[in-house]
Amino acid sequence: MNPAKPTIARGLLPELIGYRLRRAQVRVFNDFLASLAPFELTPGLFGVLVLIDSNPGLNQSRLGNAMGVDRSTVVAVIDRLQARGLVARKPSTSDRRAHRLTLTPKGKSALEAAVPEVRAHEARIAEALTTEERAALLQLLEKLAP
Amino acid sequence: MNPAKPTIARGLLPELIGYRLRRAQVRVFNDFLASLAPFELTPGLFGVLVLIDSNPGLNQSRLGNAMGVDRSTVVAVIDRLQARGLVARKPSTSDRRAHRLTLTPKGKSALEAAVPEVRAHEARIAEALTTEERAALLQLLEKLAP
DNA sequence: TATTGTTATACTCTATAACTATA
DNA sequence: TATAGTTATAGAGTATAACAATA
Repeated sequence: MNPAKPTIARGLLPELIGYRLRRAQVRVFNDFLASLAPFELTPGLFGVLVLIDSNPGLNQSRLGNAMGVDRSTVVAVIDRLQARGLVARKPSTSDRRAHRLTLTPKGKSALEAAVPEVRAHEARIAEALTTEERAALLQLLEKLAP
Repeated sequence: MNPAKPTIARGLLPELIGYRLRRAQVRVFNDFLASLAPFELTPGLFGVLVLIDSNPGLNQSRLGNAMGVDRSTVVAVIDRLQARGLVARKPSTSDRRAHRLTLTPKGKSALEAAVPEVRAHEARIAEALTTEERAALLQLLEKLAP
């Protein structure tokens, strides 16, 4: 038997979508971090690599817009990825204020190596769900945030 | 017609549960923050008030455990709520190291006033879903993080 | 005038390590 | 020895305001 481990009452929290979303997200993010630790990639950094790979040459403002963060926030993120040799800032010929973001060959390799790990992580997360449930969850989440 | 607003490709991101969770959570949190702005309550602070209200006299370590954060993180949270007069640290008679956390009358009032706003926020979020979909979503999220 | 990138600055949330007072 | 609370500190992640260069 458990030695009187006291359970905590959570009031109305478990009925709230936001509370459930946060708990699920923390769980999923922690699994992601553990899975991708060898690549030193957080969900955010991985997302940036995917976005640059899928939109080569995009500028920092557009990237920030896609990520939902201010362009000043993008600066430090790209600084770090550039320092790690994963991303390059190239001059734009059409707009000399802007930088064209691209993955370096090293960045491309890192992304290609990380993707299978991300898929394995996704499979691990989805273990708690049937195929149908997983599809339903994605669809419901998309209704909340298209 | 739209003046050539360029859409961004998101690669494999939309297939990932974590990506969808994060987008939904940002959306829900922002709505919460806007709804509860008059009370100056974030989702986290609201959660703390609910947990203390539902478990009067619990100590900081147990609260941190319930929130999934370190006990050192709890200190500043309670400091602020105490400074605002919403939470009190009372001495425990059974363990002189520990503080018994309780809501002050003002904290109780604030919580009681905030709950209807939270329910309104929840209803607004759930507008995108049918009753059945909302129930299904909560159930699926609970499978990911019990 | 408006936009792109940048810097300086600040605030929140979080953790680790070390300390104290108790247990 | 172990636990409760605290402090000092550090690191993400985020934003706002102001600036230079360019559009």
